[in-house]
Amino acid sequence: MAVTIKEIAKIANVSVCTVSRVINNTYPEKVSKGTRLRVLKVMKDLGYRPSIIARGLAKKKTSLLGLIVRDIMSSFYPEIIEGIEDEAKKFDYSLILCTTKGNPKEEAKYLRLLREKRVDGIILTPVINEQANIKLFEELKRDKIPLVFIAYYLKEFKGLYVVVDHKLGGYMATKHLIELGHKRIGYLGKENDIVGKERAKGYKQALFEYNIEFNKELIIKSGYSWKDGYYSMKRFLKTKNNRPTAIFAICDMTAWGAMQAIRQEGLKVPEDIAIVGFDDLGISSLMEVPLTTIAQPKYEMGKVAVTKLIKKIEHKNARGTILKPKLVIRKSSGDRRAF
Amino acid sequence: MAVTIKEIAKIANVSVCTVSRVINNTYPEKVSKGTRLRVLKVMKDLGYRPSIIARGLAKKKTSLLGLIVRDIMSSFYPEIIEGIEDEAKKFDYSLILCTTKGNPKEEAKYLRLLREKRVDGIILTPVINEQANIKLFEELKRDKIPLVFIAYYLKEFKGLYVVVDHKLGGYMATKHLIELGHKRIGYLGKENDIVGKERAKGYKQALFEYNIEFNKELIIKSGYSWKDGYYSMKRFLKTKNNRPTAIFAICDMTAWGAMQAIRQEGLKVPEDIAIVGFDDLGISSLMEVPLTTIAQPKYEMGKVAVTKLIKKIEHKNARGTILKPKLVIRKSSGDRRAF
DNA sequence: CCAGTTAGTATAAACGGTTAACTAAATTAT
DNA sequence: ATAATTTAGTTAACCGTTTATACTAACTGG
Repeated sequence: MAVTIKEIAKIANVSVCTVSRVINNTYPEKVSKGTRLRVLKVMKDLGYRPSIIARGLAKKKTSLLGLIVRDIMSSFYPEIIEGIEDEAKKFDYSLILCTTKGNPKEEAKYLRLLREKRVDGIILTPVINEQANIKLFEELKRDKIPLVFIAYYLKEFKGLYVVVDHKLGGYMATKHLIELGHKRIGYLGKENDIVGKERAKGYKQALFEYNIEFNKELIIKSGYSWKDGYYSMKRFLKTKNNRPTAIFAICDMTAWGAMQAIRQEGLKVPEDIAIVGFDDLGISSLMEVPLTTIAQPKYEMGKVAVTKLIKKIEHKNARGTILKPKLVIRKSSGDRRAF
Repeated sequence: MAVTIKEIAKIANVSVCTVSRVINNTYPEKVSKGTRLRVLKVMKDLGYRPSIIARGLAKKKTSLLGLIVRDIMSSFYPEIIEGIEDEAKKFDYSLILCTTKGNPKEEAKYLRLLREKRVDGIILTPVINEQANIKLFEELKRDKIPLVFIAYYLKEFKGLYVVVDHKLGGYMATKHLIELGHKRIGYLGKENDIVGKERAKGYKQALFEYNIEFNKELIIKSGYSWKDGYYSMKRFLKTKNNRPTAIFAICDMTAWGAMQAIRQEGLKVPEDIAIVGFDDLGISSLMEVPLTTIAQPKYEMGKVAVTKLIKKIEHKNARGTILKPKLVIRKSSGDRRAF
């Protein structure tokens, strides 16, 4: 269908080898100027585009990177993906997008698929709390397809990763509230998955450092969604009368749900209950009461992941990185500096 | 690096052709059960994965689809992409993700790249108001790489498309406000690009049908971002004293920005100013005052685009589709049904 | 004037699959 | 017993590149 190197060669009256040399500028001294110009002209006239897939076969390099994320609808991943894409583009890699929806079966399917597509490397947010696919990771290793975990990593499989320090983030959020004078600080979130566990650890550490006794009553179980935050908070406010003056929510979405619940109970944020989230989603700065939150350097995470992956592809050394989160002060925590 | 068909053949003591037949189950009658089982076993033992890129070269099919969107950070595209991905997966196509950031140069670059990668088809949200790349579209046509426009289309290039009826949407939004009793309805948005023009047309048509005189003073120029909406509205409220009782905003982000401006002027939504947006972004239902909006069937748009593209790839007939938008009533327009 | 360089180009074997055409052995029909 | 057919498999060309090697003039130096 498309024009091939052979046709170019025939029309320019040279061999395919010469054409290839012109295209890639290999051994430039081996092609005379006249020939080069003639070939170039034919290529242009015919609108020739080399087939990267044929080249890939010959060079064992596809310039394709696999990207497996949980989903793309949550506002968390797009920023990471943007970082990845921008950086990958610089090195002429394209991205194959795969979303797992948190389903390890899908993850497995895509891992196999990407192997078949002979991608040069894979960036992956693993389905958390699942070691089901460790075997597949090993197979990738055998095939020498580098892999880097992003956002989360599995301690069961040692490999490259780029993550944020969740514990430190939880610590920073809680410390911020403590320094604003709060003593009764609730934790709204999970404690039984890798991420929740770490963030809760930071929360407890901050309490400990400031000599505030940990109070189990102030742990409000909640998942990561808006609904989780909303209903958990609502139920809590309706049943307990001894409410906290501040909340550290496991993530921004949860925080937003909680804020809606708080408002519906006739309470005000931050006056009655201050609140801090985690992630710093784009919208978190745009709501009526902008959310104080622990920002994950999402864009940078993506960028760094690509850098590391490419290093690995080029057989250079690379190591895992833990990035520092950042406290972003807005109105929801009631800090005067935000007004 | 990875195991090849040749190694399988050697170990199973058959020819590569036989192995290929086992893999693809072509001419199943030409491989005896014993041989098939033996080959299958060797494949499994060695963890063999066929190279789709080698296969692609032989079959002239990569099972790759190019996806070029404006960006991935705005909440608009992810839902479309999800529709695309889910549907593509059903047919074993993978997606190469490309974002243009509205830059025609980037679009051109990616169009070329995707051609080089020999994708089987391309889905594209074209950079609007730009015909710079028409030539590239023509080249794709020549190479028989099918293309479908999604969300917007360029009338300069006739080809497949899946879009929403923007004019109808504008009409529905305005009609909704009129039926709630509003007479002074503002339009907040652009009128000089394809999309804005259509939405504004619908707005005017509704006014006309209900015998409300069009008032130029109620057109508030604004772009598509939160900031655009915020500053345009703020400026308008500060300078004009004859304010509208309702606003039809060109998109949800603009509407959110406007709402913030309205609140900061001490006015209430929907009591003082009712507001209707366009798009129905995920967050629009989660804010303190949920937004009434014209929903674009984003997920479906993605799905349909893939369906059409695959039809075209398989040389079946396919035509452009205009989907109907849907009015989603929430609190911001002040309709009692939403309370 | 001829061997040795060198510049410029061609040849052909990969890369990892698919597939049309062919073949040998076993089975069936005559 | 022989021819025809079926079954199970092989061979080899091809897809569009890259690249090591080979080749051929023209040029250089002795």
